[in-house]
Amino acid sequence: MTAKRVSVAQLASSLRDAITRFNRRVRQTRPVGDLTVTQLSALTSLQLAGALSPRELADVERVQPPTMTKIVAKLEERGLVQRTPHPTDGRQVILAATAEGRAILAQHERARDEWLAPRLAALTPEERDTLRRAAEILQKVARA
Amino acid sequence: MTAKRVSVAQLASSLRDAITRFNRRVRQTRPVGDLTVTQLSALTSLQLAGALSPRELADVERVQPPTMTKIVAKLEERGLVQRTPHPTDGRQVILAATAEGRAILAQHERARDEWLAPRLAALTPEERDTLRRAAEILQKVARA
DNA sequence: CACAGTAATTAGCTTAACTAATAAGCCCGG
DNA sequence: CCGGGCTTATTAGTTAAGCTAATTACTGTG
Repeated sequence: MTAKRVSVAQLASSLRDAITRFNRRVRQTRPVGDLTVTQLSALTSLQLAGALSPRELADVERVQPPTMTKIVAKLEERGLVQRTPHPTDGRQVILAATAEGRAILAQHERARDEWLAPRLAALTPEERDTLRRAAEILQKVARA
Repeated sequence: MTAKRVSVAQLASSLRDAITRFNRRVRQTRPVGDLTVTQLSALTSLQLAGALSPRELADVERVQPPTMTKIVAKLEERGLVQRTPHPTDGRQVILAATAEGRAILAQHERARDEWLAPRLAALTPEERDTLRRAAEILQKVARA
């Protein structure tokens, strides 16, 4: 398992292709419990942080504030997120997962990523380790 | 750099999160040369294969046939793809990149993935190797 | 206290995907 | 030899996800 030398341009191309197709495949699976991947990701980040303003959540999720407004609106409709005014700053809003939102997340934890998990389980431990490290690197690149 | 043991469920979750954010970041970049990421990917697959029917191309790209119809329509509008009838099967259509389409691809090869490449160049060789192997694994998983 | 900056939302647009339905053509079995 | 069932492609219509630009509301500072 030695490092094969590959140009950065080739890597960029094959990585982007792989991720595009992988992502399409994941999105093809019916959203579990009526939550889309986007909504689930936002709700998860929110619960991890405890509470965030829309702007902060948008930054974490790497979307623009108006996009987050829509995502939050849908989560609020379903009663999974609560919007409370900021105690001192009248412009801001504080977002937090409701009890129902946390229940949905817990439910997802049990049957996490139904499509993906069995496929990962079919890989070798080395392959899974590669993916684990790749996930960290991708987070870093996306953050940059 | 030993393998850290991580549950499949945790890996599924963090991998999906990383890829979701990474993908958003890539798509935020303005389409190079008027081709979106989706269109570029389809055109590349088409040239790699030489010629394909819409159905075959949809399978390669992991989208549904109607989605491919739209992607191809846009590529045809720009004169990058040609549609010819199948010699024996009147239902089918044969898609192929035009000379102009191949020229655009060659142009992209030179300045491939303008956003991504410099960021990959900033990584260590080991990190790039991890991503290279991860790309293969992701392709395999997406194909399964 | 006016005004410059920040937070959130609204409005309007684009891309990307889906499902369901339709049209057209192939092919096999009686 | 032809009628019904499958396959291919497209059309129609919807939804989600993202963007930018503009608007509203509020803060805080000179």
